[in-house]
Amino acid sequence: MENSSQTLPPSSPCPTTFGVSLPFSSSPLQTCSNSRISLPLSPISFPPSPTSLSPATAESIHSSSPLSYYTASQCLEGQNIQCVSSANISDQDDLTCLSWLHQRGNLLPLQPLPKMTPLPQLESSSPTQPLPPALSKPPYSFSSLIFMAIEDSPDKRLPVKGIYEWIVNNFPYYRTASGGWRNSVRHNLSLSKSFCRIQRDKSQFQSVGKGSLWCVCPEYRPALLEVLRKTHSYHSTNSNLINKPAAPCPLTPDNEELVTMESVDYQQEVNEEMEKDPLSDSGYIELHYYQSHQYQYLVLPGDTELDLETVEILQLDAEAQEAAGSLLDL
DNA sequence: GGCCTGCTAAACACTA
DNA sequence: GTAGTGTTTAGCAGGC
Repeated sequence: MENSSQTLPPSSPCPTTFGVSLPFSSSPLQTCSNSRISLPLSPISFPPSPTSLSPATAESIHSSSPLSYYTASQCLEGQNIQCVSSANISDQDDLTCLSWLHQRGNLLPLQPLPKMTPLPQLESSSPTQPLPPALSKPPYSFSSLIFMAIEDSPDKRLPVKGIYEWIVNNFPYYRTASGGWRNSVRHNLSLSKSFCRIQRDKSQFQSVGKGSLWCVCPEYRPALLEVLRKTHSYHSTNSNLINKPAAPCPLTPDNEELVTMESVDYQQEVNEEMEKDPLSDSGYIELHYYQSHQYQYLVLPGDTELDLETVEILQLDAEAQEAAGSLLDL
């Protein structure tokens, strides 16, 4: 039988060298009719790698389902950025530390992120919000899981063990699942043409550990992204949260800042960065990942009007959609 | 019903 | 020898 995995010579660099804009390169430009912004679709969102977070935050994230990582879009147009959170946050830096995305650098073109301060008065809000089934089986195929794991690694390559760990860390379901899924992971790696094997470089630290490193074959990356995007979109759409009663709106009617998150200083940083970053005014959006075991965070420009369709186009996650939808009632 | 895809289980060989 | 890794085969389920 054909061995679909591709083994690269040890000295070869991993072919998974992705351009910064790759995730969006094949995505159609979506125009937000009501919000004066044009945003290319971001196909996917990953939960942050716990390994890039502090132990406390990582543990907190571990306790939640990846589906509880809500994505918010931020339209950086020099407007007031509003942030609302109701989580009990002890380490706001960790909570809002999204540098894991920056560090990866090639999944999403990101800009500096604001430091945010939680809203203590909302700490006990939304008690009726259903929590994502943390221990339910993730909707993602093993190929997608492997893809996410590899993409979330700094070097875009992981040993099998690293893939295991990423999955376990990000999908609590697999913490308690029987070991058969590991076999499935290995089976998938071997069988799928999407992944290629790299011999460890004996001269480097990579030589530590068993087995090879695995990376995503560039030619199959768009397909993996598309599958992931469809899965993500499907489950977000089918979450039926849009039709749910609107959650308490995180924004005041007059769009005053409920939370000051060092907004002035940060805004200056953002603006400065936008001047530097050629992508900043090209319609790229930021995806923010927030620890949100129970509560969501929505970052929106103060006067942005988003209808549900637009929100859906922006692929805000379900909870963010819910919060954004509530803006329509203002 | 056939095909494809994905999941699961199992067996086996290889290797650290 | 053991455990982890990689490959292969087979069966099953679900969608199209």
